[in-house]
Amino acid sequence: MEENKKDVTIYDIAEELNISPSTVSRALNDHSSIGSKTKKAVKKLAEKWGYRPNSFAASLRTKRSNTFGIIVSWINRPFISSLISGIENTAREAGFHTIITQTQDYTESEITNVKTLYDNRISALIVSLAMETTDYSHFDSIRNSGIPIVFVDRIPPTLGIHKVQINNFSAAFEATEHLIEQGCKRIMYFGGARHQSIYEDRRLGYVAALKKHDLELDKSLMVQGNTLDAEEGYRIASEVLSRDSIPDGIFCANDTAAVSAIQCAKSMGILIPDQLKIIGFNDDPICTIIDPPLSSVHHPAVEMGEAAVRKALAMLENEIDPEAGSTVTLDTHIVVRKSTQSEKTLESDVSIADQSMG
Amino acid sequence: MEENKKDVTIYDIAEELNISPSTVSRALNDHSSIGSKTKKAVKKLAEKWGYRPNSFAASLRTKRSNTFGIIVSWINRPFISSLISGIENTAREAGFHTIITQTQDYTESEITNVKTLYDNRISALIVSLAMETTDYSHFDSIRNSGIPIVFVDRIPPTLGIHKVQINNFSAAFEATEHLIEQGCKRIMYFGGARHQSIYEDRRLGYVAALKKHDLELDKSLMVQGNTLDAEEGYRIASEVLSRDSIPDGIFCANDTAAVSAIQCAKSMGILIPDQLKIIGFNDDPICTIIDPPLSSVHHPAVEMGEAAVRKALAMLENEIDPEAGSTVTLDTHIVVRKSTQSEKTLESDVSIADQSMG
DNA sequence: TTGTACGCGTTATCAG
DNA sequence: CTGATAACGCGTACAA
Repeated sequence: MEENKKDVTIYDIAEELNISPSTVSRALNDHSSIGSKTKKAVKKLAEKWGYRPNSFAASLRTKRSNTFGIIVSWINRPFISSLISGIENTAREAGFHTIITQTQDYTESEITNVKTLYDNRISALIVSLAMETTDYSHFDSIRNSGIPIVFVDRIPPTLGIHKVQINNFSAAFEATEHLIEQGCKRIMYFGGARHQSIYEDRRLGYVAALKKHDLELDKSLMVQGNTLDAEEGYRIASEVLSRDSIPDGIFCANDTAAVSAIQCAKSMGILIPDQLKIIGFNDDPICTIIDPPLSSVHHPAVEMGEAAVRKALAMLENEIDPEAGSTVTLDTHIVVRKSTQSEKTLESDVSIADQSMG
Repeated sequence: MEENKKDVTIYDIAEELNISPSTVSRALNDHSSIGSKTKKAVKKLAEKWGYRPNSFAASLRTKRSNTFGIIVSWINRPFISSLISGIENTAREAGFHTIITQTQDYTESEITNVKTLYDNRISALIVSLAMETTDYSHFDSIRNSGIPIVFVDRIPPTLGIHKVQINNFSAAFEATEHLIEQGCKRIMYFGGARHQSIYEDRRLGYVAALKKHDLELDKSLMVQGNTLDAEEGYRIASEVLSRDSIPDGIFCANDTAAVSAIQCAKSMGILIPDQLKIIGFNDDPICTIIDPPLSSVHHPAVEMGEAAVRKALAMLENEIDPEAGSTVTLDTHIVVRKSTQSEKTLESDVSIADQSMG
């Protein structure tokens, strides 16, 4: 029962070595003006006694926590978990901790999470918005206190913010154009809530591609989901594919819905890609699992996390004007698989997704 | 540029209301011995001035951080991300933050993560071991300082620890027996590193099931992978399925490898489930995506995270003797899908996995 | 190169 | 019910 072993402090070390606590503090922090012998002695004893700095005392003093706060909708989604993985790795290498919170897509949770993260005096905040969120004033307290905020993926449409994103418009344009090039004439857009700019941008990219190729814009083929989960994907696909006249191509705003659409079409005897071509968004691991393999827009999740951290670090070092707003836009590309290949085209993608283990 | 707006403290409030800081502190914490009028006045002003407590000062004083530390291998794996999601939700409801770190399966990272989490004086630590880890002494510092540790899923084989687990032996036994009941005679075990007890237990469950049913134990059919990722799964499956005499059933220690085995078998023209039946482990979302759908052992990830937090909370409140060791074992069950159904059996599972969106 | 002295914002103890 | 005071452990201006 060694529970009450008190923590070793710099005072203990100072006393033992007959030097002052400040010298110990400086020695431990490799301050330039400390003799190498004392430095060595201090570090040796610290090591021996298992000294570990008290980060609260340090943070209280310096007002810096060296901690990043993260707010996301759900941790257990492929895109989000990879994003977080990228954030955590990059943050750790830079000497920062990562506090994680999820909103479950409720704005209310987002608001309380902002508050509790503020209480923890996080060094910076990285946010991907809750699906519900349309007002952004709950981030003001953070901004006003000079804490950098970086928005990722699901970002506010506001100006003057710092964000890491992809070009959703052009990605969607490219995906839709790909369907057109494969011979599709009646293309459905299966998207998410329009108040989230990423989905609206994808819709606009879709519309633009149709326009460029002089295809009719059929409003009945533009469908918005709320959650874009598997259940909803299946339900909506099944409604659309039961109509008298069905589309010959579908551009889905995520892979989950796209996979459900494939499953639904298969169950109805609709041949993919012959009768119906489908392309998704995100390039989740499931793309290579479904049969036929799903074409998709590759979304660089890990890299977006890294970029967000780098931007936050730059803001902390005043390399970026926090008031100005800045944008990092990462490249996407479409990954063509069988689900969109017309008869004449050859198979191109045979990669096996790296994925879960347990 | 309001960056330098100083945080409001209890002193500011005290001064304004002509009361003492301690009264403010008590009022804010709903201390029983404070008049309701002063309480109300304090809270009102705190609200008005946007007072937010400084958690460092409080933690420094109380030596409690109200923070859980998490150490896992990789955040972006289906099982792990769901585990974390369960932890974060439960912890947040109990008023705790969650600091997350990943080891990328390196013991060395595990060691440094333990140290930095200790520096942050976490209230409790929840760990799922790195694949590599076989020595556990780096957790001693945490234990010795009385911080509760709860191991989840990948746990040390040591006695006297607190852990949340499933019964890997019986789950594997059940899965293997299921294959036998479906008529399999030559069953392959495709497992992970044996020094990780979860994999060793699964192997032993497999062996026991064969034994019970008087099936020969063919050592050439017991294969251990290192990473159990998709690439390795495919490679090993392809080696085994190229032999003169191939198995008629495979029990995989995870779904990723199982899916790769299905893909490999299909590419070789081996019919599933007619010629080869496959069952996985975890019940990841991909199980319902692959064709044929993959039977698997359902692994309650979210619930394990919740249980781990509850156990940690109980230890913090001294409801559990930290020195004693305790175990929560959650139930698993096999989910039968097409990949293991002999001709006569009917399809049973048609659920659609709830999954990613973006 | 090292030591002294103070303050960061809270909470706990003790006294009233 | 409320106030004064000390202490938590560290970093840093200032002095030596």
